[in-house]
Amino acid sequence: MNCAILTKEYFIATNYEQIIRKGIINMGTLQYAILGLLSRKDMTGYDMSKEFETTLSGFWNAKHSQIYPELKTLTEQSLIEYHLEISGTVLEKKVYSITAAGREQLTQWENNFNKLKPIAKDEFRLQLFFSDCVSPEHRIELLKNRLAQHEERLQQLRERKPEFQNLIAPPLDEEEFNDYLVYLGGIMREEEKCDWLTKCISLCEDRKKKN
Amino acid sequence: MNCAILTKEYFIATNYEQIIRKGIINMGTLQYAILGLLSRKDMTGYDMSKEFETTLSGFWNAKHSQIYPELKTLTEQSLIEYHLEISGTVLEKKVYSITAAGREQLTQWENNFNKLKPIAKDEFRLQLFFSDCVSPEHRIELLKNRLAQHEERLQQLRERKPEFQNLIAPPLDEEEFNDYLVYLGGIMREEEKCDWLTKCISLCEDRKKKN
DNA sequence: GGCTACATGTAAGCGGTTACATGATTTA
DNA sequence: TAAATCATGTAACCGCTTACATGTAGCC
Repeated sequence: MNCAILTKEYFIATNYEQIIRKGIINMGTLQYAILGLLSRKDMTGYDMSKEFETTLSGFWNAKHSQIYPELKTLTEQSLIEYHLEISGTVLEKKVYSITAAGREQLTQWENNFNKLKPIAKDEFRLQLFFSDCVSPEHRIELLKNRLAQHEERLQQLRERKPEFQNLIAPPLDEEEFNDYLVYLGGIMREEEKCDWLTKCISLCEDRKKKN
Repeated sequence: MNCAILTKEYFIATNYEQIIRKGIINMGTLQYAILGLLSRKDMTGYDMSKEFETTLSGFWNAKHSQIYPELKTLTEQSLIEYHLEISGTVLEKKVYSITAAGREQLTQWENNFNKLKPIAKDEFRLQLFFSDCVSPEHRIELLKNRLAQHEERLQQLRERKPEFQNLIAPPLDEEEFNDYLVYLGGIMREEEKCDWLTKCISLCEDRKKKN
C-alpha cells in the first residue's frame, strides 16, 4: 500500500470500489487468504498461521512474521476488526473478524477471472533441461529420486481421502465441497507428476538400449 | 552473497568445494540457469534475457534488471568471464563464457537430489477454496474460464511438437532429448489441469441437479 | 520445575518486478 | 528519419523468509 497516496486521497474516495479502482488499496493474495479465513470464522493471527500450516498448506502459506503486519494493515483499511480476549489471567489475544467492507472486497476478488500466471517456475525442470552435463545414468537417478518424492506426497494426500465421504449426499455443505475440489486438484497434480517422471525414465532407458 | 564473510574467508578457502561447503558463495537458482545457458554457448546478458523469454519461458525466467547484477557477481566469483566485442563502430557488448570453476559448480548442482518444495502456491485453488461466498453458478463460470485458458496454453504448446521429430533416432542429441523431456512435462501438466477443471465442472453440475 | 504450545511482534536480507535512465544499430 | 531492436545498467519497492525478541498458559 502506498501510504503517501493513501493520506492524500483515502478520505476523498467515498466507497471501497472507488478505493480499489483508484489503486489506493493494493491488495495482494495473502490479504484475500486472510479475508477468506475470517469469512469462515473469527480467529487470531496465531490461529491463521496454524490454518496455513494445515488446511491451506497445499496451495498457500504464510509465516506469522508476515501475517501480523498484514492484520495491522487490513485493520487500518477497515476490512477487518478485532476485539481483545483474555487467556488465563493476563494474556491478551486479538480475535479478528471480517467487516462488511472486507466481505465485499473478498466477493469482488471471487468474481474476478484472473489470468493464468505467465510462468510457473520449476527448478527441477531447469535441472533436467541442463542435465546433458551429467551422465545419462545420473539423469535416470535424478528422475527416480524425484518420482519417489512425488509418490510419497501422493500417498500422504490419499490418506486424507476418508474426510470427504458425505459429499454428494445431503446436506451438500458448500465449504466441504470446495475443499474436495481443491483436494482433488492436489491429488491429480501429484498423479500427473508421477506419470510424467515414469514416462521420462522409460524414455531414458529405451534410449540407453539404442546406444 | 555475504561480502563481509567473503572478504574474511574467501582467500583462506583453497578450492571451490570448500567455498560452497562453507557457504561463502550463496548460489541461487538464477545463477545456475545462467551457468547452464553459458555451458551451451557464449552469450551476452541481452542474449540471456531473450533465452528466458523463449527457450526457458516454460519453467524459468528473469528480467535484464536481475540478470546484469548477477553477471557481475558471477564474474567476481570467477565462475564466468567475458570479453568485449564491438557492434558497429562503438557499441561494446560483453560476451560471457563459463569458466572451468563455473562448469564444476554447475555439475555439482546437477548432481544434487533437491528436495521437493514444501508448497506450490496456487492462487486459483485459493479462490476456489473460498468460493462459497459466491453463487454455485459463478463458481462454474470461474472453472470454465480457467479451463479455456489452460486449453489455449495447451494448444500453443502442442504446436511446438514438430520440433521434436528425430529424437528417438540417431544422432541422439542429448540437449534436444532433455528439451523434449521438459516439453513433455509442460504438455502433461496442462493436460492434467484441463482434466481436473473438467472434472470439477462436471461435479458442480451434478450437484446442481440434486438441489 | 521444565517443556510444549499459545501469542505477538520487529529487523535484516533475498529474490524478484517495475520503473528510471541512457545510448547505438538496424530496418522499413 | 523514425521506429524497433540491441545493449547495459541503477533505484525503489514488494513479498517473503529467517532470525531476533519477549512473555504467558497449560500440562506432566
